[in-house]
Amino acid sequence: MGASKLDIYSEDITTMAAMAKVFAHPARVAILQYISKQESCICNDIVDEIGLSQPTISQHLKVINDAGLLKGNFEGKSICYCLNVERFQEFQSQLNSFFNKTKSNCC
Amino acid sequence: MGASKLDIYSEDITTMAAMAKVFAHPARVAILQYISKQESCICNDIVDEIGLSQPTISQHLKVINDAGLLKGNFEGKSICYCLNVERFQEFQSQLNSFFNKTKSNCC
DNA sequence: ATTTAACATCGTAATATTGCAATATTACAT
DNA sequence: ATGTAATATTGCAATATTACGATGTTAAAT
Repeated sequence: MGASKLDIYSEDITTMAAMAKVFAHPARVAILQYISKQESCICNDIVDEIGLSQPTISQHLKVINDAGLLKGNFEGKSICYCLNVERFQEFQSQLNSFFNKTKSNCC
Repeated sequence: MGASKLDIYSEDITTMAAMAKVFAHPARVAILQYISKQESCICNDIVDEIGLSQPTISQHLKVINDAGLLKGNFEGKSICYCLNVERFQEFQSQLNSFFNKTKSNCC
């Protein structure tokens, strides 16, 4: 065996884990922080900022984007990424809800 | 290559990613939820509750414990785990601090 | 002292993730 | 139409994670 058994958990648990996974790599945390500091940005800027190759950054951006945390113009040469603050806020709320529920039920 | 480049990030970024990693697997989320519902608990209870083998649960518990999220008696036969609420709270605060800082710097 | 129950550790197989070079795609400029 | 700059995709190698069977360890019970 090896891979995660995904079918044995409730949906909110799976969602929680999926959300956490986005932040579970330092490159993605760094990318999010960097994006948030810019008016908008381009992948190549991030490549210069963080010490990873363009394909690697692109891959991490895909993970972040698939989680719904980016918005902007995704076509063509000069792409304009921006943090999807609403979605980001949603993440924060759900994480807090998990934390609050868990600790309040505790001994 | 393949593994994460860990030496190129600032400490707070690495810390953030490490914290998120604990919650980035549904088994660990489920374990934390289960532990929080009990007055105290024993590993084998968790094995019955979640559909994973005893060694696998034990491994996940180690990850959670290494993050400082457990407290209790860890010796011998009947181990009594409990959620370390203070540390858990600390996680929540740091996550919120990251979220608040990031979204407030955003366009 | 032996047995037993509860958990940890080891070894190993399967899968996932990370990273980059090479290549493809895209839109704009010429 | 061609060239170019910016990003995406592909393919692959290295490492990490996940999972479990087998075995070890520990403390309490007999």
